Amino acid sequence: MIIPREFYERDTLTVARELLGQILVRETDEGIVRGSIVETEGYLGLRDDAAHSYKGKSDRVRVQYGPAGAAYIYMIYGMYHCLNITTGPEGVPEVVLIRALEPVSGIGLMAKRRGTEKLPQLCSGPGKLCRAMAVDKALYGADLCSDGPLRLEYGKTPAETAASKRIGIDYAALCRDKLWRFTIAGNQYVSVRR
DNA sequence: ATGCAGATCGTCT
DNA sequence: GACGATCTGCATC
Repeated sequence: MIIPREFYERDTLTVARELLGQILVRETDEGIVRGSIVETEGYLGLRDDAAHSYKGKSDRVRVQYGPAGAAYIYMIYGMYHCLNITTGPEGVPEVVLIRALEPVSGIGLMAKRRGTEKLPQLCSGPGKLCRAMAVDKALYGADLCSDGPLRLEYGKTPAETAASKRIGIDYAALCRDKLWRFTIAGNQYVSVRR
């Protein structure tokens, strides 16, 4: 069952936490792959100096100003992509970064795309999971609430979740210590354990 | 287990 | 012109 847009129209940190356990589905000519979300981070736009939209509108972040439940995808370090989901009301540029998945199905295809058979390494990082799921800028702005090539379905509610500091944003003097990263407690597929 | 260099290019100053 | 919401391989402890 596809998660409706109203789910994403709420407070960004609530959405970030409640995305844990939900299922990301990617369908291409090669087949269908699924992963359960085990790690997310909230990026709170104008009130978050780590957010791409901290300084307002630009071409890169334009989809963040549209409706919730859309894919905000960007390229990082010239070779990886990162997948985010837009949240909140229209006009509020906030997102949730998907940082890690637990592979659920289509594992053979993920392994082929990633060039490794090692299950814990297939989707344990934002760049890795985009590669495993063939997510790139062609999906920029895609609606995750409809029955398309990239969508989100209800999964299983995790027993216990945890909040921690976000990864790789030490440059953000104001918000680097905020506990805006969420994980499924004890899960083996998160990107960084602490 | 920890650390560092290199890859590689879109975005912003 | 500089740098990044990353990942990998290789070196060292």
